[in-house]
Amino acid sequence: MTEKKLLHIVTGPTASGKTDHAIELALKYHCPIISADSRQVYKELDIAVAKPSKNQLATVKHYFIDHVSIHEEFNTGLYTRQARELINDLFNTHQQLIVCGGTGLYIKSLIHGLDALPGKDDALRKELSDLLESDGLSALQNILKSLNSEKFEAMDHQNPQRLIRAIEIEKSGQPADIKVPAFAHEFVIKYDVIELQRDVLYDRINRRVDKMFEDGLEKEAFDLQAYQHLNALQTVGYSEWWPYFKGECTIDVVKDKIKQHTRNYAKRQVTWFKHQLE
RNA sequence: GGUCGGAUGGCCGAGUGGCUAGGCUCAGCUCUGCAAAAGCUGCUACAGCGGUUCGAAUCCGCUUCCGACCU
Repeated sequence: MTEKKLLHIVTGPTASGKTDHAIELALKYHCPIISADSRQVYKELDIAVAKPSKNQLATVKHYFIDHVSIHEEFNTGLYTRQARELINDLFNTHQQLIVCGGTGLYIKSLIHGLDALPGKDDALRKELSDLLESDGLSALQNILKSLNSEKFEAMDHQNPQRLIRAIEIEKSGQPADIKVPAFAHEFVIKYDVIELQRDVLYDRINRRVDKMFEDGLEKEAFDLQAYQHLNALQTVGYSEWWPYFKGECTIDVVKDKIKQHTRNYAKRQVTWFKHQLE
């Protein structure tokens, strides 16, 4: 009898040791790793996003690492579609696959799919964020209220980003975006969520940031500052440098902020995994 | 020894008689195409003691600590 195919999902907060754990598993099962990390996909980002080392990447085949340029569009929808196609393909030749990463939404939508909603509309987003700038949140709230008051009431209408997306969906009137492909094989999902005590995790984060500084994070950030407006650079480990490069703060402040923001991020991840997975 | 300042929650910081300043940290949380993003909620403190007052972080006195200046 043939064994059931197995999809391992290795996740957990940043700096919890996902990468090493996934590689261990991959070597054991002789299978590749499918990354689920919204920042490690970018070729130009390296130290700050704690990519697997060159050595690790040479040892085990990784997908979705160095996958696109920071100048290209990438988001949950694209990830979901591409990752499902990839998994469908890889399961033809593998019994086991490993998904590894800390981007909760990527994992959730990979497993549960996304409704066939319209994709993003850059022109509309620009228009709406300009409106937000000039007229404030209530302007966006009023637009959505007039388009779909039920939806407005149901959602978190204090959140400009979600308000914009909701209006985008209502306004587009376009046929829904390409549907997410279905899984082609039957498989069992095994969640492997790494949990660490808060103080242990925070200590690991602090030490990892120190290591990033030793490894040349300043230069990496310096070389990327021209692209600070890009979504890919809205990332802990980069944005903290911009004031420093303008002479507005000391490097110690940069380091402390990166540590702090990484801790905040890890905390949000923990909340997500606790409530959104399974 | 003397004079004058200051002492506010984990940190910063406003407030000069009367309803919870605010910011940050921290904690809890939300989550279907920006997710390392965006947003929500919580944390009632005024150095100590005594006094004035219906009522004091705010006024008065003493004590302690810190700072500046004078001898």
